[in-house]
Amino acid sequence: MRKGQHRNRENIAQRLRRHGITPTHQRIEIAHVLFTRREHLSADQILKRVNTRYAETSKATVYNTLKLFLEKKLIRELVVDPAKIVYDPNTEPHHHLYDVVTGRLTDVSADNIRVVGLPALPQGTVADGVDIIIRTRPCPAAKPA
Amino acid sequence: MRKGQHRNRENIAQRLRRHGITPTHQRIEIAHVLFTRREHLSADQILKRVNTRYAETSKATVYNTLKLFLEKKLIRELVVDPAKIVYDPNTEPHHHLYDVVTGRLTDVSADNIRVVGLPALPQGTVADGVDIIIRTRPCPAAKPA
DNA sequence: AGCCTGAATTAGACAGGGTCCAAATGCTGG
DNA sequence: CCAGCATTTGGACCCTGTCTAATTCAGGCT
Repeated sequence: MRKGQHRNRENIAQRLRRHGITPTHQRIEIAHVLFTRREHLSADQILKRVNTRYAETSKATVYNTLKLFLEKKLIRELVVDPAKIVYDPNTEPHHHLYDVVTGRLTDVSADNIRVVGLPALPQGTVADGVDIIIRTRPCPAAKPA
Repeated sequence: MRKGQHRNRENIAQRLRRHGITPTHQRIEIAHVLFTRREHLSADQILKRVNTRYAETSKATVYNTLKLFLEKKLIRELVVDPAKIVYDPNTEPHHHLYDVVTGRLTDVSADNIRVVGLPALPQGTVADGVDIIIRTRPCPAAKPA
């Protein structure tokens, strides 16, 4: 492990503390996986990556930790793939392109996007966020009637 | 089973035929569950409801049939709840309110809604649909810091 | 009506994601 | 060193959804 790695982990620890999370070995590893390559990952993928070097973190911990990060708003949860939840380390307002065939998920900045014409919300409820998912497929080469 | 019921089933059979689906007992029952009370139901709920009177339809058939209905565009699939897929008998263009706490799902007509500022899609892909999900929660009475 | 053939249905085994729990471990202040 | 709390862990468990091989059905044909 190089010098830069150490600094990196230290930064991550700071970040966790700032969000009110006690930084533990495992949590730092998981955060590291999430935040260095800022991809959309499933719990399962995270588990695998965390344990590539040594088997050091259990399934239960990964799930616990992801739920914790979620509560503390360090990450977002995306429910797009019917088979599994993916976690998004990008908490900036943004939306997603979802390729129905390949399953590929791409960010779309929300900067220039506005949704007009939304009706009023029902009494006693508040918006918690608006997710826009644009489902795409690889060209209509031979679309059935 | 009353007269009206028979007529109802006959209508459903017609509808299936119109979509190129051979109407069988089971399919008609499933369609009946979906289209009479036009709710958002999970495969599991559908299975239960179809079998309330007699146990007449197997799990496999429910899944097969839902997939078939989906292909033939009789229903839509919603991936919103982390735990399961729900099926939407409403195929008109519309979006959804999703109560994060209760799990309640409500339709929002797409009539007056427009999304402005979407970027161009990547080369070789076509939009397959845009899903907008507005996540709501029951008032911020006591929102944690 | 009776037959035939592909389509539809079925039970149950299976797979994978996710949860739960009780025990073990680790950490902190006294 | 101990008590007390938070965290981690393995493994059992649940639930949604898929698969398969065997059975039943639909409905066109004679």
